[in-house]
Amino acid sequence: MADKVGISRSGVALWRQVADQLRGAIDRGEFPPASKLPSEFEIGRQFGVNRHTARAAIAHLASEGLVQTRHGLGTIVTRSGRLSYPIRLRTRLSTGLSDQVASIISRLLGTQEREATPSIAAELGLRPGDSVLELETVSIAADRPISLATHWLDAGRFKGLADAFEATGSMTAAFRKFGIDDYIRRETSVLAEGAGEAELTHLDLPKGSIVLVATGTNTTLDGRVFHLTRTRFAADRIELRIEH
Amino acid sequence: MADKVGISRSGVALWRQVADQLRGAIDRGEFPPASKLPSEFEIGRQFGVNRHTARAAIAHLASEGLVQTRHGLGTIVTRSGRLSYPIRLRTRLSTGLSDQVASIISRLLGTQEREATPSIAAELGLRPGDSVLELETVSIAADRPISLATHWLDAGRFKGLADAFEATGSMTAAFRKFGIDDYIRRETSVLAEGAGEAELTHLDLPKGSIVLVATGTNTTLDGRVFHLTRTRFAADRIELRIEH
DNA sequence: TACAGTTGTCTAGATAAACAGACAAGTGAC
DNA sequence: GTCACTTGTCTGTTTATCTAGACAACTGTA
Repeated sequence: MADKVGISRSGVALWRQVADQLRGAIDRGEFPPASKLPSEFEIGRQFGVNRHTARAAIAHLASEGLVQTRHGLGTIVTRSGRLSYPIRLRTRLSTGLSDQVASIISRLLGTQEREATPSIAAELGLRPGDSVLELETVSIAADRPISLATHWLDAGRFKGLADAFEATGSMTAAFRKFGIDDYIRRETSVLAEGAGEAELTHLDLPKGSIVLVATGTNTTLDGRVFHLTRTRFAADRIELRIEH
Repeated sequence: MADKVGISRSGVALWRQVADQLRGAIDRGEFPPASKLPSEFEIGRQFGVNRHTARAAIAHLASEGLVQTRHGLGTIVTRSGRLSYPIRLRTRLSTGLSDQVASIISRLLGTQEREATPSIAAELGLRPGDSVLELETVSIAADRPISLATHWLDAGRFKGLADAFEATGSMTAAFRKFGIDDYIRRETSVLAEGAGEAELTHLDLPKGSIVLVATGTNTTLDGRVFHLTRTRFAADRIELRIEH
């Protein structure tokens, strides 16, 4: 064959499907922290796979730090899943997660000025061909990278924003240096997809991982859009909580 | 080996990773409808895989109806991606999608009464052990299933809701028969995970697919929670748009 | 100590995925 | 028609995944 992809050929290894299901179950609280997972044999039976396949799934969860296996004893759930990231009218990274995790830091990966694409120009209220500032940042919570974000802003207005961000480690703080003391999230789009090269690298993900992609539009209080952001979250480390 | 899962072993086939990346690119507008994809050879080169692997990825997208290959000509993008489902203070399925698709219908898959789990009882303001009504529904837009939802409500108050839903095909309409003319979405959580057995079946997905899981809390106008819902969307058919 | 139940490790074979190369066949431009 | 470029189809080979069975090693309990 070597060709032709039918519906039977899923393209996702069995052990990974089992691991993903187990992670979901742990996440939903079906296996709370400190509880025991069923035995390898039993998990294999439940999912209709060989014990060795179930074993590979468990090994994967162990490598994520979600469970711990103990020879002769069984597998114990060590922590339960995802951080919960609030998306609201005032969406701020550090304040949103500060009660769930000890440390959150953001780093600047790179910055450049480029000509605005038509869609970005339209959203930012610029003329096509105007210059936009593009920042690439990564956020790390409790020593694990959780999100990779691209930011777009009017290059003329926000000259030096990258330095301000690097100095403060916060977009909100950097905006303040440009006279924006408050801003509002007008809209956020969320989708899920397979991780690309950049996400694999900067979020330290294994190939084939899922990312949640949140595209946000921020406005000043007068309703003018000044900031577009496209944030990719490691799907197995976070959930988004929308508050109205 | 047959054991041990390292970072090199991703558990997701290469052709699927390529297909997912291409789908994302099409979705972001990098390949608009009617445009041509690069050749199989070129795609293989770009992703560092064999032409046959690239070919399998394209065949997969073709089976999804996203592209069409023509012998001697190339591969053409036939439609671009996802529906956009708005999540807002008043989140309603049919009104949210009606401008994007001709027909939306919802069907009842099943219903049962069961004892409330502690967490569901707490959210609905019931006593642990009280009886909750559980509905399972599927929604189909333009002949493709897009979401599978589980609903939880107070069984005492909403006796007969299943019939009302079946008669109207709408939760909003069914609620009206119970004196709820208006209701508000208080909170929504969004995460992404691998599809489980039920999702594969009812959303007609190939194994290993990704689902977006939105868990919502609806209240009456006086702020009392009366309805919990857990909706699973096929991630490659929809994005969620949060409006504040 | 004996035991049931668990994880750890090995061997072996079957199936699927991926790579590599070759050539046929369709298409549009010249 | 010729040409460059494309997809379609074939033959292999190599590597990864999954299954199967066996037995060792560890743990808590009787």
